[in-house]
Amino acid sequence: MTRERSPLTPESSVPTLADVARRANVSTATVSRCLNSPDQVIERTRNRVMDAVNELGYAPNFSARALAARHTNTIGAVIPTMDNAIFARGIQAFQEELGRHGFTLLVASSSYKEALEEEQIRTLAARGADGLLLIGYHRNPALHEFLRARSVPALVAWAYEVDSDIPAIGFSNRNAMADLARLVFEKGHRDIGMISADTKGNDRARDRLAGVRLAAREAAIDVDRMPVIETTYSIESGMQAFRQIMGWTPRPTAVFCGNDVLAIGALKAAKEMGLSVPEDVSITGFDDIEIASLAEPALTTVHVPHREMGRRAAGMLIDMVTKRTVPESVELQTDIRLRRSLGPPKT
Amino acid sequence: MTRERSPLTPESSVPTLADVARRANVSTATVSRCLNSPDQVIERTRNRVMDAVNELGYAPNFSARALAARHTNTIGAVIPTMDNAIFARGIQAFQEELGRHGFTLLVASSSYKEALEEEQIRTLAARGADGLLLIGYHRNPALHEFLRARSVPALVAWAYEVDSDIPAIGFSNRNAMADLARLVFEKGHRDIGMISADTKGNDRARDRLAGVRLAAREAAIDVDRMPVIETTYSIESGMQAFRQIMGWTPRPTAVFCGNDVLAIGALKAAKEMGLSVPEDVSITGFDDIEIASLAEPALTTVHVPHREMGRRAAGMLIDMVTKRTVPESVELQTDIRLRRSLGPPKT
DNA sequence: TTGTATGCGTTATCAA
DNA sequence: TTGATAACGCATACAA
Repeated sequence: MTRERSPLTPESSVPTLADVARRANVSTATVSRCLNSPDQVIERTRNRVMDAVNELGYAPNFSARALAARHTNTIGAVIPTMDNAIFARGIQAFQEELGRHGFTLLVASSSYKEALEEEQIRTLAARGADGLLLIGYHRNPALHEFLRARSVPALVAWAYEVDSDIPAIGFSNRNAMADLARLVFEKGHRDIGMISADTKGNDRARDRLAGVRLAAREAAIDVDRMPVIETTYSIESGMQAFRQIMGWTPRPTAVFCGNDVLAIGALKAAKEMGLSVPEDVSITGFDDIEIASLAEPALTTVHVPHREMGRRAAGMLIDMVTKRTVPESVELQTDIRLRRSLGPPKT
Repeated sequence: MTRERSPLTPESSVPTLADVARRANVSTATVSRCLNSPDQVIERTRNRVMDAVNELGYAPNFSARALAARHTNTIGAVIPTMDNAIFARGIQAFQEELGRHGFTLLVASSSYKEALEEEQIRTLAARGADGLLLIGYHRNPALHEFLRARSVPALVAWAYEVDSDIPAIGFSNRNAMADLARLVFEKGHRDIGMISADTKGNDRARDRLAGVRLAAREAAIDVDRMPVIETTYSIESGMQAFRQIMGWTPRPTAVFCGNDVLAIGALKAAKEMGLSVPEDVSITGFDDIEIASLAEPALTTVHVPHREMGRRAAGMLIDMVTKRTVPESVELQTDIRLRRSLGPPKT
């Protein structure tokens, strides 16, 4: 049930620049200057204005300001989901750094849907974002055209390709996964499987799979027979996929997971199936989220510096919007965290 | 290193309503209507306008629209941090529901800093948020005054107090924790300790502590001698606090943690100290994040329906801004998940 | 150092 | 059903 808004609360109208100006006996221009470039106005009048501002509880109207100034000091970010520690963590660092430089962050999440991402990008541009942080390269090229036409710079994060002409900060998902896979093959595994996120529309997932295949070819393993199950990122789906993949013939002795969440699911399923890890089967993840080192057994995975990526992305983007330059892409280093979940296969 | 923006990319100016109007041979008013209330314009002209829109790649300028329309279809949320699964999850659900109703979400995080939260609230209001989602009750009352003056409705989440006059959706942190504590005392524990988040400026933390004290008094346990360590929400600080609290005399046989993250830290520290849980010491958490059931031993904790809270909060807030009503607060039910980490004390 | 005047891109009121 | 036109609240070029 709801009750009517009390009529005792009149919509006392919100003070505007003009109100402040009137009260301080100056022009609106002067008030504006006090707020935006205080050093351009003499102290005496500035104090008078500031007093008026406080007495009235004035706060500038953002829309009006954006409309007039043609910039917003706002950076937009479109991420697949907030409900994943890696993005949450990276974006938190991203925002902290932006805040330090007087920028505000607008986040939108696309739920891993390409169409939604496109819409969010257009929305953020329309809202006057001065710059955009995007995850991965995969999207309609027309979008980058769109952004270029409106001259809103965009930075790609969580991915890195040497030969791309759009600036990025990230790492090579392919190489990182290949490194991990090489280690697995060195342990002696020949029968492997992979649980991946949907590879259509997710270039990071695709690259990680490619990394496994690359290393497999190097180890002269028949890649075509490798079972690959694509599913969504959740513990539950990781469990299902693992049960399914362990039914394959020959049964894998090592299972690569596209990220730690899936790997945790796999670990859990293994436990339920009475399989011990790594004795019966090795399991690896990707991301090194907190839970990876706490799992039982602890998870072998690829460590990604999410917070550093977020922080540095902010710096790059701020440069892009303030200096109107386009930075060199930066490749971050990942490294492998070898933990108990990976061991040699049973002989 | 950076290189200059290519001069080959002229700042092709962004199309406006007027451009569309000109191309479609109608007035700007008609174009505006086509976009906002299409049924008010006859099909023939509407098609003409829409064609022009597409050909030009027109996208409305949000700031201008907000300035003229005096609302934004935007809801703001200020949360303590994104880097905590419970908020990330709740906010994700919140956003999904908002999206379903054509609203956009603006998130800001305050890093658990009261001053920053205040600033963020003012910022979101200035940006024209039609409504605000806030976490917990604790804040400068002037802020609610400020919001009322600008008539932007606010909803409190993750907390619930019967006698408050500001609408909320959440649960009683105090009662939930008291329920858990009663269970612990029923098991026979008399020597207890608590690891809490900072209780100043965080009413949820304060209420959880109060819950433990309440149940302790009921069980005739001397509350004043109970060791309470306040720290930040992280696994690392949970570990430190646990080591410290286990040095207390008498040594606790059960340790309450203010949330699951701290509890995971405590679990980890216990393992390092060679203490087995729950034989040597019982540990409890709060929130029931995913990791709680996966920990070894699995964590006894209070389950909170974060996603449901987020989803319903969105519905309430949309009602508040569209119908201008203030809803009854809703109290969500929490329940205890009894898992291995809690057992009877050694006798 | 300050003020005047204009424009930013929409929406909405009122007439036609 | 459509068109003129006046707000909306602020920033800024230019003048004083």
